[in-house]
Amino acid sequence: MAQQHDTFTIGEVAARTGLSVHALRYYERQDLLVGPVGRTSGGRRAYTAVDVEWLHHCVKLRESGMPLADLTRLAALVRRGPGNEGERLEILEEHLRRVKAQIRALEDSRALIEWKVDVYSDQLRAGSAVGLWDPTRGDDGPPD
Amino acid sequence: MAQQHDTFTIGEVAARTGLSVHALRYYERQDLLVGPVGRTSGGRRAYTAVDVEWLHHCVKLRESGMPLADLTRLAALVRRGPGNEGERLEILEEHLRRVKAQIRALEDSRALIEWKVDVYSDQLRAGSAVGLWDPTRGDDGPPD
DNA sequence: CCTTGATCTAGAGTCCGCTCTAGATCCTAG
DNA sequence: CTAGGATCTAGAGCGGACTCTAGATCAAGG
Repeated sequence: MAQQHDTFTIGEVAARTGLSVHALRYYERQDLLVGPVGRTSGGRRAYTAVDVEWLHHCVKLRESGMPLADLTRLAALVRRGPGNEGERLEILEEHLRRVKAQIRALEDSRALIEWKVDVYSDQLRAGSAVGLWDPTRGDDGPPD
Repeated sequence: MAQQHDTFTIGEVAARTGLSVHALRYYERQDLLVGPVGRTSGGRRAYTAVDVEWLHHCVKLRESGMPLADLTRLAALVRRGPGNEGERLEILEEHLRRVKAQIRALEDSRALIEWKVDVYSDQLRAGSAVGLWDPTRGDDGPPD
């Protein structure tokens, strides 16, 4: 029942990473694995724990919006081995800047939406039928 | 020089909203304006200040990841006039939940990336050639 | 009047990130 | 041995959000 799990089938990796088997094969075609995936005698993919771990990183970075192309570049650097940490760092730092900017943008939006939601709620509570965003009346933005 | 600006050309609106003129026409086709855009005698679009303001809202909501389809729904509700604030509220609140979740996810990612960046920097500073994500050695994640 | 640039419409094309299909092969339980 | 499910490859298809093209029209300056 419990295997050694020195390797994993594509289905197991899918279950562990949340990626679909289709996506896993696609990622491989896009060269974003750090090395060629092993194969069983029968030709099936046999992922190692390292592969799975790398894929977990990929998932995390994708979740924060890193494009596959960047992941591919990063994988290429890792594949080439030590000595290019500076380049890897650049990719990560640039991505970090984007993530921070995205967080700021989202927080701005959150403020706007919360304000809108508040106004709608107040209007509903007051039984007022005069909505915001009434194109015939105009509308004030939040006091920022 | 300075016009009345009771209306705006599509180019002016593009400049003001950051959307391309193509995108503006596309948005119109997707029915996400709160009313039909006026036209000049010559057939050109003449946006009102209200249109522009609505488009600003759209941009904000898009920036926070609201799909065009939701914007279209919202526009339809606004177009129908007062009386459906509850439905508008639902759309906004659902979006707000997504935005909050997205902020949380991004902050998690930020922590991970910052940690990675730190480790790379340390390694570079130390002159160490042994990189993280060395597929031949395995790699520990951050202590979460 | 004429040129130049902005705008018009309809529809095709692009990019991203998958997702799905078809037809073949492999593996495991009964 | 057989049936069923998981996997394989190559390649087509898709949804979202634009972006671009072609060919025509409109508008303002010289």
